Amino acid sequence: MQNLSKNQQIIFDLIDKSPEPMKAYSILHNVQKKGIKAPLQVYRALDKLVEIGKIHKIESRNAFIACHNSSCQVSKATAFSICEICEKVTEISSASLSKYLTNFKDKDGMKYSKYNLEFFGLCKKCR
Amino acid sequence: MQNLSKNQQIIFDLIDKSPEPMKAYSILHNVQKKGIKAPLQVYRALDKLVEIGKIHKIESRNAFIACHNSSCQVSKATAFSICEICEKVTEISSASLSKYLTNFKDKDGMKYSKYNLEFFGLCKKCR
DNA sequence: ATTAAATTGTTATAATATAACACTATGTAA
DNA sequence: TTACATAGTGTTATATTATAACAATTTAAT
Ligand SMILES: [Zn+2]
Ligand SMILES: [Zn+2]
Ligand SMILES: [Zn+2]
Ligand SMILES: [Zn+2]
Repeated sequence: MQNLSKNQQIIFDLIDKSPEPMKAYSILHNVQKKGIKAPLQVYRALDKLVEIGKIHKIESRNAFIACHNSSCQVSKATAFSICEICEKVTEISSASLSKYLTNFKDKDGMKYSKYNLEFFGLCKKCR
Repeated sequence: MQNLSKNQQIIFDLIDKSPEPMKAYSILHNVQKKGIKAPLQVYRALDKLVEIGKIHKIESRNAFIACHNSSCQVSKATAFSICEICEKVTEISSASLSKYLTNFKDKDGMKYSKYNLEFFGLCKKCR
């Protein structure tokens, strides 16, 4: 696994330190002092970081979180829990869940190369 | 289940007839001849239709499809297969899958009120 | 040194979605 | 039937999310 480029490292560090998912333009505001001035610079770094599994996109929120599954071997098999009140997002790492979904075949016998699952509910604090 | 309003009905009929997911502004273009002129009119109808389970949003595509699970009792438990080449989207209705996910509990024993699952791969035609 | 691939910088623009306000229709209850 | 609440509509403006197009630079192998 090669090193990250300058922009990729700056943006990954920011997301990695964030306790919550970050949105692209929030990232932009936070890295402008480091010389990253344009949305495209952010989106390019995000695209790459997603591709190599260092971060994941929370599709329902248009936001990004760092992967904490030991630098995700499973960026093609992602599952998250999302609190609908405080918006806390946690990556789920359940062997049985990923096994079930990775092996899932639909009625036509189609097997999939990738999945993304988002669970919604209330977190401990919000219950 | 109450009837749909005028705009809701127009927009639902359009999505329901479409063989593929429709995007909001594509919907807008298609209903302008029927007097729906502004994005907000479309988004409001979409919001309501999603809420009552007549349509679903495909989050990874920002697009909408009609529910064909006999007017989805399961709008809070959705699963789709998405072809990464032709972008065909099919709603998966698998009793075992929905049972597994509805009963899924994470490490903290948290149970969820809702989920959305998107599988990616190649459809029959595209393999 | 040469070259290909990846990354960066920049300006402009496209695509997706919501805020705010005024008005109209519909259903329910005094 | 009047009063009231709720849902839906129409409209303008604006916010948010994301990509196109082009030129330059860096990186890592030959
Ligand atoms: Zn991960
Ligand atoms: Zn919470
Ligand atoms: Zn459905
Ligand atoms: Zn296909």
